[in-house]
Amino acid sequence: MDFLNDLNKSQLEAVKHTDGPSLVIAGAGSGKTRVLTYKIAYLLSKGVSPASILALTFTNKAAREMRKRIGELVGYQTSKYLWMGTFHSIFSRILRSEAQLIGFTKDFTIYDTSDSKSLIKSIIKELQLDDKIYKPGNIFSKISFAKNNLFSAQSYFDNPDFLKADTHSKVPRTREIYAIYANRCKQANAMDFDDLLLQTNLLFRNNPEILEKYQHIFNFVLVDEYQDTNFAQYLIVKKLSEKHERICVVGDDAQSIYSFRGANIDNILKFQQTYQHATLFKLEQNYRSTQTIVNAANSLIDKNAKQIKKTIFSKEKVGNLIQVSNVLTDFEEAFMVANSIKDLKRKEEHSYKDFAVLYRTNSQSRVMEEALRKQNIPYRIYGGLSFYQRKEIKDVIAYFRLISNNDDEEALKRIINYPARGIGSVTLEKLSATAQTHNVSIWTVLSDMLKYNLNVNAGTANKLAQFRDMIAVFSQQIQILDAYELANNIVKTTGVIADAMHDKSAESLSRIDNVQELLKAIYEFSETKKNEEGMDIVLLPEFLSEVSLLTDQDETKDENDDKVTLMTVHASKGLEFRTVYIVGMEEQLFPSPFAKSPDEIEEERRLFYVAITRAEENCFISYSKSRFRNGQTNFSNPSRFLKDIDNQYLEYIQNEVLDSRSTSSFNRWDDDIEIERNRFRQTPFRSARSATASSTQQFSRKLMKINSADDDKKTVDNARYPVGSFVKHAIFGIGKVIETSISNGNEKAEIDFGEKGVKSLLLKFAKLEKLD
DNA sequence: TGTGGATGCCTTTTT
DNA sequence: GGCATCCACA
Repeated sequence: MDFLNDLNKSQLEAVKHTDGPSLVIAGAGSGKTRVLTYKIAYLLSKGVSPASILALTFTNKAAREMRKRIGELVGYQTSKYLWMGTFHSIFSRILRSEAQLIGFTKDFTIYDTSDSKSLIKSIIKELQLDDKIYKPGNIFSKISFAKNNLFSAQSYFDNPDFLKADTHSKVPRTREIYAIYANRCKQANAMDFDDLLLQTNLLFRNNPEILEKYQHIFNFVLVDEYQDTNFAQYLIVKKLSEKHERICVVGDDAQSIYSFRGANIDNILKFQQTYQHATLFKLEQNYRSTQTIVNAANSLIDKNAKQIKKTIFSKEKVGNLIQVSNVLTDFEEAFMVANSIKDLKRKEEHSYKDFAVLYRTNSQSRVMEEALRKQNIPYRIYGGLSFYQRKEIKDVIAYFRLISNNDDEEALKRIINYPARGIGSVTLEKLSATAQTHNVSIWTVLSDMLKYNLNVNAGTANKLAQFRDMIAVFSQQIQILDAYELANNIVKTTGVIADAMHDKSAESLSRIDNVQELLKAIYEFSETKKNEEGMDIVLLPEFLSEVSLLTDQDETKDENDDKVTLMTVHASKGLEFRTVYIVGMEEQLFPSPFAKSPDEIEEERRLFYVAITRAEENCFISYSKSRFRNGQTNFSNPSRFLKDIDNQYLEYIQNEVLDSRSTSSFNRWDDDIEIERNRFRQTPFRSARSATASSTQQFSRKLMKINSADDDKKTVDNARYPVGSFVKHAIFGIGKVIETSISNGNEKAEIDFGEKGVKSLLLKFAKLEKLD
């Protein structure tokens, strides 16, 4: 067990404690994942069977990385038998194998958030309620909250407190919506994300012998990011480890930032009350950041009342002070960051991937993106639409879902008229109404339209029958045909991409690309399964069950991809960067105006703590006097949190040049060279070593308009307006195309309109005329 | 059944 | 400012 030498004293103690409950409080950068992986490796090397260890994480990525590291320590043949994964994936697996006990089949669909909301929306409509008052998103949150706290539809309905609260918020019929929603999910043989946890609890509660079976299988239970667990997760873990109490939870209360999703920080704060014999371990040495950064973060989090006291320290170098800059507009802020990145990259041998720009809200990325692009700095934005959220992908997957589970109502609604086959909303409403009156699924009505007296004309009935038969044929093949082969057939037969093939627009091309990409993913998935698990054939439902639990968060960062990272603070948790910029440190933004109660303010403070502790060497904070938001300029004050950081760790940078001039005379996106030149001179973030402005070299490159290095957005080869060609725009006049790209499936061009500036235009909107 | 103009609304989002 | 949604119309 040589590998234990890699650990420090407190890490080692935590790893070696294997009997009885333990709580490991792991400060930022203290080697939390290391303790978990080594603990599991330690158990395995002591002869514990991998199949008796349950390790729960919050992201697939975390699970994947941990399994990989354990594999490196003890061998892949052992690590592959670990029960390691997200709460949702592990318990969906268990629910599938016990499905008949709770009235589902093993091929149940998992509804994603948009499926859930769309179902709730139709229920609200059916009940003839006003969706301005009964907002689907709002009702969904209420249901989600209830499920996370283990209130089933029945117990919600019977609970006078909920009725009182809902009446107070003017939505007294929420309980009916919840009841109908639950019924419809069951009818559709579907579970939403929250159901996976709720149903697991119900399964264990109503079937003691099943609970016992899993208590027996899992001899050791480990949980990562315990501060982010909700009540449903807390109880599952508690029940499973009830007999032996060999439970180890790891987390950091100071990094609990997901209460809005039901996470309950009390789970970690009160762990020692729940498990009376729990041993507490604190990992207090931070290996990531400079002393200044660690001390600054400590002084900030110290202002929170709710926390487990700990003394995080660093033995790294003291490092630079945190620079706090004040600017006039969000635009200057973005430009300043871009300049600072260029500066540091040159002077401190940073790569682009050593930088991260963190913000409170996704909408702040736009202005940042613009500034980086103008400076030819490659970047990658995390968040936003993931691959699996794209329309064409959701459409194809809806076919897979419906074929795999004929009762999947949301899938059916999505594709019954896509591609268009003359089944309109009127017909769909009739179908839906008929299904509701007989309390059956829409598919059941389709299978016997006469019996259910479906009131449609012969032509429509014929179209419906055709659609039904097409799906039914595939459904028969699903247990026989290989996933990839079937998926290919489905895509071809249904004509999802056939119409896209006709026109050669960039949008349809990228749509076809994406569908091809999906097919490729299915192919790779089956090949991996065949190789690793020795399966002869991989069926489509297996792919489906995995894909519904995937998120964009799961794409791993490519180390060879040298780009600046742009993301929300939430998304940055667990990551680290040499230099971090925290932008928009203003009241009404950070803390979010939605945070009102003291508890919510504390969570925002923890969020700021997370942001600061991402930095290894340099941390830059900025706030702006004005910010362009929701179509208007808002003025704001510096965030109250700045005062929470001990002044000795901060360096306020005065920005006299900006203060002396009025921004009002400047066009926001004006590319005027004089303005650019001024901006270059005004880099308020001084480089860590010297305060000189950027080089003329960069400036001339800018003037030469070298294309953005952002190859994330693929250049369009057969663009309508090739790079270098001239076009005419109704407002901007004549311009030269300097770059074409595809962004979210839309063809985009950067066009230089001379004195009117460089504009980034979406070709489907901009009516351009090509000049030769 | 599909479209286009007017209207209304915006946080964060591990699954 | 930008997107989704809704209603009016072809």
